[in-house]
Amino acid sequence: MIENLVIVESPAKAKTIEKFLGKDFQVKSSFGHIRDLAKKNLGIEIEKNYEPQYIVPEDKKAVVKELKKIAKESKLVWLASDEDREGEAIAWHLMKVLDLDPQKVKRIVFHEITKEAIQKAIQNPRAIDENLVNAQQARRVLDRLVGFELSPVLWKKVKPSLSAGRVQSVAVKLLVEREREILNFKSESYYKISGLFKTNKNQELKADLSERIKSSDKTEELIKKCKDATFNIVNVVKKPGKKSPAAPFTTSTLQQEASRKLGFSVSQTMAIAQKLYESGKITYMRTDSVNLSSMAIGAAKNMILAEYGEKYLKTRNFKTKSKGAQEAHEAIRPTFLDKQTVSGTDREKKLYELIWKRTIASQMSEAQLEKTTITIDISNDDHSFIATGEVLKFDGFLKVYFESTDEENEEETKGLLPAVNKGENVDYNSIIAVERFTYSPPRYTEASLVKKLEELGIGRPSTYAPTISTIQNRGYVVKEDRPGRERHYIYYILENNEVRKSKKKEITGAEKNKLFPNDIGMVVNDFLTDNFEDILNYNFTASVEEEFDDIANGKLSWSKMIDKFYKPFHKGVEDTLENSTRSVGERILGEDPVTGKPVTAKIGPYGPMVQIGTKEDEEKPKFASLQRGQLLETINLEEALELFKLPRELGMYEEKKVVVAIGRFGPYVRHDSKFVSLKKEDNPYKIDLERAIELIEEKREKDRSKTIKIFEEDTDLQILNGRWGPYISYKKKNFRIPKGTNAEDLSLKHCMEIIEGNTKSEKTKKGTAKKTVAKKVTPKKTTKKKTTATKKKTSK
DNA sequence: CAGTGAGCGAGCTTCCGCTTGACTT
Repeated sequence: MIENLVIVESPAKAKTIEKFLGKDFQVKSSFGHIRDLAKKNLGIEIEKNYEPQYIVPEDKKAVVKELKKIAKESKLVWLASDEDREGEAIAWHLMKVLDLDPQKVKRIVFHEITKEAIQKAIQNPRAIDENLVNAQQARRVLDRLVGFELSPVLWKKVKPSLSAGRVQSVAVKLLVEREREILNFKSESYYKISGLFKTNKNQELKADLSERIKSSDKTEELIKKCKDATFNIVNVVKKPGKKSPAAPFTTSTLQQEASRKLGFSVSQTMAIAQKLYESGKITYMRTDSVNLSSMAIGAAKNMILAEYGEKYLKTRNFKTKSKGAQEAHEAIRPTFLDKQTVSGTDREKKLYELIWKRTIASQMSEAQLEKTTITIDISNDDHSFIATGEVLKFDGFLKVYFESTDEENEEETKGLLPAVNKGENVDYNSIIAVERFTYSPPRYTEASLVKKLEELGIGRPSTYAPTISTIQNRGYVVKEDRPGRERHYIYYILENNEVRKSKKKEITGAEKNKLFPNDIGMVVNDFLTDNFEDILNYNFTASVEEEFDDIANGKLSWSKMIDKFYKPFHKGVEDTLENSTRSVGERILGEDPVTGKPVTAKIGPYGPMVQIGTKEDEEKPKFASLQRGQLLETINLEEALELFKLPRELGMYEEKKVVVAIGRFGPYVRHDSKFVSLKKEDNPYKIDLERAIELIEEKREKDRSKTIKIFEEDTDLQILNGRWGPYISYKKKNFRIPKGTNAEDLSLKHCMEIIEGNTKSEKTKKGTAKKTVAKKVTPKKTTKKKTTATKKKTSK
């Protein structure tokens, strides 16, 4: 007989806790939720007061079976899932599913994994909080209702397999609205004037004009005036300032900093953090809390004292600012703060060091600054030049950590200014006026989207990364780089008593790893906002969260709350199904100058397209797909007509047509029903027959080296050399070659056996039978993405 | 790998939050 069984959510946590508790306690993990709504249909019985239909999912059956067995053998079961809504529900589900005797169940909670915290928890058990469980059920049921009623509307009215939900649809909306802001943004130009002066001690002093000047005439006028002006220092102001360290990491801030400082994607960060957590190096990585345990603060204190001295120490407790934070865990911190580095992969080391620095810095003193402002008057004009400088008097926490920002056009670092006195005159070395342009708000990165979602209280630490994947998988959004475009700007310089004006070039608007909404994302967003405004509202989550709180406090019945929401919502769904027309984002672009038929753009069965004519016409309409980077929303008639110039027939080669076109994988040449991709430098609109033949021959040569063996008896069957080694190709299907077989030695009969075996197992795959195909040896894919830092302002 | 192109066919897709593996085209 086991004395005590403790159940927590995470296996890594179970291991740690077991060490603290000693022999009488066995600690197991539930691996998160063990029960969920049935996936068939809604999983909710609407008529029975929204009764949830819970089932144990296939992949949780083994866990449940094991826990059930151990629980039977235990005298006492301690349900130690997290102290938040979801955790309470997990405890409740465990109670139900494991069929536990209430007499031998105790519910305990702790939000730090320390010996004291756990022992204290054991001494203060409580009962399961049914109200909190009900709040979770309401949350779960609401999300299911929204997701499973809205998605089918999209299947009917927009496109099959699409999805909508309380979280993902708002994430897409943020991106779509931002994209439109950017598309509609009218950039205005202005002049930034700055002077390089020299003091009478011959030191350099850089200062900017106090305001931007809009017109080039006025700029020119001012800069000419400067030629004859004297410059007088009218004011020198020194002000102390300070900077405080940021709070320790939560999931969202870790994702943001790892993205800015290390170039990690949100999911990469989480995967690496998971590794660090599993090997006991950091605390739990899915948290919204900025709290550190007193033990951790103590350890940080010792570390700071030993390493930097007392002057650098200032311990603090941070308070969370984010809406809806549930604070079931600590902040993300190193388990052992005396370890400044850890072993592991390069990325693990880097992420660990980031966490270590941030944690230590959070317990260090403020940085002390001195800000200096020098005002320089122009004798013949009302404007003045302002020089600002910042000197670090005491570095404090900056010794170990500096938080980055998302700002793209950050000011150049301001350093020390030369010592000057009020009343002193200075001369100019040069005065420069550069034409600058106002910026639209920036596009979101994965990390800045997470930040925004967190601010709105939408989504949880465990869902930020999956949400970003979902909206990309559905095709609503792409993450990619986009090249910038060239822009001219005017530049004046006053030097050696002479004003010169010139025109310069720069590249602007290049984007790296940004999120761009696609046409389908925009169409779905517009459809949902038109028909389900309430749910797409940025405050929807916040307002239902308030009601969940009321349920948790026992002030509101969960099924009443759901009923109040569902009745009007469901009516809206039915109305929309009945009354709204199919939504494909159709726009009329104009008239085709050749045929006079209308040219329209919309989402077709294979993605966004343009077409000439309508289906009512006698002649079938002509179609062409939009190219990457083009949007239904912005494409115009000329661009659309350009798309119809392809496919283009170049002529004949070996008595077969040579055609050039643009496909899913970019521009290609088709000849004898074979496809050859164009090279980057080839333009599909201009390429000639000669070049096309060159490409065709090149491809043939490549294919020849690709073929290992062809059987004369059956030319459909080929043994080819592919990216992952040799494989069998048969009637457009590919098959692996079993381990240990030499591809060149294969006979036709043997090949056929492999094909037979594979097709058979494909059928059984649909059932529950496990795949028993020989494992294939494939070299691990090592497509390392370059994580070079984003290019700053490119000029000249 | 691949280029199609607009409602009778048959069946499927989908949510959010907890947690880790299994498994590699």
